[in-house]
Amino acid sequence: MMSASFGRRARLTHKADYQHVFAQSNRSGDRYFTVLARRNELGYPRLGLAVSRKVAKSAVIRNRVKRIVRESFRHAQEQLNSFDVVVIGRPQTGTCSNEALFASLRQHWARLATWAKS
RNA sequence: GGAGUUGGCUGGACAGCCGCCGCCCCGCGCGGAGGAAAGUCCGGGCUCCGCAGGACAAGGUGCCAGGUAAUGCCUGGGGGGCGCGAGCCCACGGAAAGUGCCACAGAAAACAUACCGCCCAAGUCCCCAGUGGACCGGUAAGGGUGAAAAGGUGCGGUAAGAGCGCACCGCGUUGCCGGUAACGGUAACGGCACGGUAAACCCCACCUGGAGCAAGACCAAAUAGGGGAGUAACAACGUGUGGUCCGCACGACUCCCGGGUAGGUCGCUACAGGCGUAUGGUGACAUACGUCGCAGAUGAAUGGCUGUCCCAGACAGAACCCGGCUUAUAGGCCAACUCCUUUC
Repeated sequence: MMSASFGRRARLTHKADYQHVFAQSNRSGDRYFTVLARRNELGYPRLGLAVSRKVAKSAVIRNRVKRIVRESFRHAQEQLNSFDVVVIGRPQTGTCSNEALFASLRQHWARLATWAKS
């Protein structure tokens, strides 16, 4: 598997996949994101996004947040093997800089990596 | 040079690394957000429903002509208002079809009225017999109130006044002339009758069937019993995606077919298309020829990081597609025109 690619199979594409994660998952939260993760049987991680209009009224800001999450996930996926992850945006997310969001996400990925070992 | 008006264009650039979506000739190939993609306020295309019929209701539009697939849009013209001007603004049909309303103030607010006033000419009475007083009256010029006081100004006229008479203006009617028309001009007559309000009801003219790409078509796990075609009937009743009624279709019988939710595929981007030239037209626009190929995602792509430069990057993200309108928008550029100033 390519270390930094992010194709369709690395995403959650069905409502059922999201329901599966919401039903039973480990949670990691801070003021920017809530991250849900559940172990899967595929041997690689998958990402889903939930950024509603509550996060930001502007579609431009919501798109920016989603791109940053994807970009961060793309670089971090080596350390997150075999998890389905759903990242949920929070109202504060839209108001802060890209650097702050990347920093927040790095901490979440690190926490998931420790769950993977246990 | 300054101030301004109108119309149009643009919406950081370059390099490297790492990615995402689509297409094909599968290569380190090509393409990949906007002028508003927005608000969803109008108008169409497209799709399904009773194939779009009649009546009522409801809603919309509202000077005239043209453009257009169509419009509530655009262009040209008319009328009114604003500006020295270039230009800008107007919900701009009807108030002698009817109804309603017109607060406060004011005497009176629509069959006008008479508070302060003005006048005693005619009639009656009184006395000190006058340029007198009172009654009965006349009047609406002046004052005052109001957004608005029943045409305005001037002259005549009168007891005082009054379209009572005249001139001009306004208004109305009729005729003539110009204009496709809105409308404009003009003449005669009327003697003012017609206060405002129709984004109050209303009247008149014109327009609108309903739902929407989660439309709709196809392939199809699960689950539940249904769907199509033909024939007969169309009285009642029931059912049906139109606001109501009429009309219309279905119900019974016969024959045939497995069904269609999750999911998938299509619809899905090539057209009222962009650009250029020519011709016609004041113009919106039309016609002809040439040329270009310009996102198509579906948990939803069009990005991240680093470096350099500058004027330090506004508003903002396609979701079936077009035409408009409205609203948001840092900065920069271009053209035409107007006014002021300076120089020659």
